[in-house]
Amino acid sequence: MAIELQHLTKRQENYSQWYNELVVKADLAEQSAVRGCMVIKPYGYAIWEKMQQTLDQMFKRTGVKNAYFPLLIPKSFLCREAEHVEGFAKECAVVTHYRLKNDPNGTGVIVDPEARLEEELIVRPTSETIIWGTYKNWIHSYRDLPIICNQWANVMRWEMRTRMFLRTSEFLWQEGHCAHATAEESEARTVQMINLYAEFARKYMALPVVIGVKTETERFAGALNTYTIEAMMQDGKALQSGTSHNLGQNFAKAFDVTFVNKENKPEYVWANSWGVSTRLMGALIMAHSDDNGLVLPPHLAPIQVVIVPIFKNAEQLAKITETITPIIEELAAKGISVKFDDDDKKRPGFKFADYELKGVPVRLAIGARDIEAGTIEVMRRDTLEKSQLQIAGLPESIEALLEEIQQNIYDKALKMRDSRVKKVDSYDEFKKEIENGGFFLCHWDGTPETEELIKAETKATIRCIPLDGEEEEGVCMVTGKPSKRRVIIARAY
RNA sequence: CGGGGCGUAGCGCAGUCCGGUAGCGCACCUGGUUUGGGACCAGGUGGUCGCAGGUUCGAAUCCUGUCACCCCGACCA
Repeated sequence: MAIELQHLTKRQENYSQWYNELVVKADLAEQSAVRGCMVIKPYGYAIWEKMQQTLDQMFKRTGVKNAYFPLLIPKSFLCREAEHVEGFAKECAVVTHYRLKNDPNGTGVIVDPEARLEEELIVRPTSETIIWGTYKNWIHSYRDLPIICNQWANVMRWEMRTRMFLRTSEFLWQEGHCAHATAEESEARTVQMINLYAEFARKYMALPVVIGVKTETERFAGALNTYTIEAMMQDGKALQSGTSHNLGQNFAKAFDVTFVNKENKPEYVWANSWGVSTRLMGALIMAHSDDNGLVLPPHLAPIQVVIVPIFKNAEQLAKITETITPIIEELAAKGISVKFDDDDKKRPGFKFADYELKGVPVRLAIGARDIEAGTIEVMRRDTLEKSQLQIAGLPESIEALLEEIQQNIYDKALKMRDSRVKKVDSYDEFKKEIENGGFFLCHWDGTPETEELIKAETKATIRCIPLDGEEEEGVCMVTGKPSKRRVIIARAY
């Protein structure tokens, strides 16, 4: 299906509109008929699949096993953990009936009032409750521990305002849920997973992230501690891209999950949970794209190399195909995904623009001219630079180029972010600077009251207390009370 | 839930003030010429104007109600 090609709105004018248009025009997703939901189209889903595969491999190397738990959660389960229910109650979709019937007064169907469920079911906003309800039956002795399970699933949160990929009513994610015998082991796993996410973001998404701890108010409902990775988008706003929660014994107590330890004493299990979602796709789009469209890091691009033949007739195409086929095979043998677009119904110029919009990292163009000269035109999406390369030795050059592009996209994002991270000590200065976006390293007195005040006055939130932050004596920029280290404050999505 | 905006062809919009045959651009289809950066010419298909009432000889247009969606708030691990 041909996509409509109009110029993207310049992001300087309206960043969110630019983002939305980009998502739609690059053929990633569209708004669905269901409120706040989106349809992920094949090209968008291919990116998600690559993320999934990569994460899954990383998980398995750390001993994670995949499982699946039900979509529907009995209401009574959700209520067990007090903080947890308070955090999610306002955004739950609820199943109340199990049958429809013909409308006696009309032509459609109505909910059969006779078919009301005795206990309502909640469409999972997250699965801690159903999983701990299940783990209770799996765990009896210290020999049953640890349990390190992950599930790939969809969840639903009835958000008041939605935005494609960043906050949709229904979204896809993975959620890992672990049960451990000791607090130390559980904490170690919590940290291990946030580090794994950071590595994924940096290595595959080419996205520099800050690892940190959430403040008490931003913490996951029911957790002792929440670790986060925070990324900066091109407009200077922060995006929480992944979280890992140390749940302590809260859920074990709520669901009465105990085990008998080596000393033959009953003990509550220690828990943690961690997840990333399709929001990562939003991060990928917002972090790297330009006004020509998407810029995909080669490690996640569904098509890494596209080859556009330039021909006037079938004969010329045949000749090009003959020249290029061995190259395609060599590239494929190196595990590089190549698309040879010999569609004769679209002109080369259209294809160029289209693949740029879709963010394909490398484009090769080859025509009669090149074949004569034994060369090929190579364009890299990150810089839009073109060069002529010899066809001989091309696969090796392309392989190296893809790695170079991957690195360059990361470096560019890192440079952009670092240029917008500032240490600020005066609240007045902060109020002025926050209007321009960026991350601000500030001293904070550690109280929810001050945090709330900053949020109310500036719409900025404490994103995290960075783990690599140094101890530094200072005073809170708002209250002047003592502070031992700086936190990151920013406006966020 | 508050404040603002919008709803007309697949997409983007004009027409609404001042009622009188449903329009434009892109996309799509046919034919031809093209093809190294989003092709051109000619012809063509496609819309109960968000929905329901009302006023009127006549409603996309005026009135009442209602429902979506978008933006800004509130909300959001």
